[in-house]
Amino acid sequence: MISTKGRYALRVMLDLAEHEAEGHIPLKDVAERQNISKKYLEIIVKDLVSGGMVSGVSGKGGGYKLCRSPEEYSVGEILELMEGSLATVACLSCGAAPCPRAEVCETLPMWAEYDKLTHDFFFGKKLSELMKESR
Amino acid sequence: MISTKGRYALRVMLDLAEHEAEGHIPLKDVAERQNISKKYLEIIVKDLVSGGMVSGVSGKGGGYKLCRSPEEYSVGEILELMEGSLATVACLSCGAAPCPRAEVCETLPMWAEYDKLTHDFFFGKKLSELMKESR
DNA sequence: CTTATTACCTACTATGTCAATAGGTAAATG
DNA sequence: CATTTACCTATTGACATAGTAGGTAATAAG
Repeated sequence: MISTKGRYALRVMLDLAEHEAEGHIPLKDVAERQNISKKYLEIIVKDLVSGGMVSGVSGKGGGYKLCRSPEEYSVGEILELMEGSLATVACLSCGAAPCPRAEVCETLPMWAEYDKLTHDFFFGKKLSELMKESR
Repeated sequence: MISTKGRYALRVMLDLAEHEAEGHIPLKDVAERQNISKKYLEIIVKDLVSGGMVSGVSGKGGGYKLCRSPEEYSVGEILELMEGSLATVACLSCGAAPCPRAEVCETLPMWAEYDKLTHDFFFGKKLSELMKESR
């Protein structure tokens, strides 16, 4: 299950992408347009900044801005940054302790197959493909 | 993220499938073979019984048994029974309140696409395909 | 008919995550 | 210097997860 963090982050990225021409966008504007609490978005955008997805400038006229152009972002990297990992079972997440049953587990190959499906789907999808203009 | 409930349920089903010929299988045996707490499995098997996946018989010589043959179960129906829903975002789960932004949401079509992918993957996969013999 | 074995039932609990909120400080601009 | 903005730390309530504990009811074998 994708949490609000991942979903909101994607919407923030899309919002910034669509207002790219306007330079730095205050979070207040994004929050209003997307109808999400600004306070909560602060947490999310903080992660986006530290993950190198967007850059922020303080003060009047400041705000946030994408670091690259929309077609250079995959949905997968955004979600993975926010969710920690897109892995659907603990046995496959990077940080997790390797399962001692891995060698004999009959279900593991299926989880791995699904994981690849998921990975390919989200990493193949570019931010630009979700934008209004491209629909 | 698939929880232990879903993953364990699948392993129980597989265990029962592989010992189909032996009639009713005591949960104790499954728990030992799978190395999962019997107490916890009780909760899981209870759901499998009420979901019509397996049937149980009390007393000596009793235990659990599949209701159908392994190729008649899809992984998807087992997971959905245990997890409630396989939907990856709240906006798409059955019970959830419909999102007021659905009409204008730029991300919803992607979630729907991914949901279909997930659904097709797990409902297309039969229990029999995961069994040792078929590998 | 007693005993062992098994399913089945209700309740409890510790831990963690999620989705926020609250109340600030620091930086930049006019 | 006032305003606008980002940025920071801490806290909270609600809920889900992953179990544990301690029973009762059913069934078969001896």
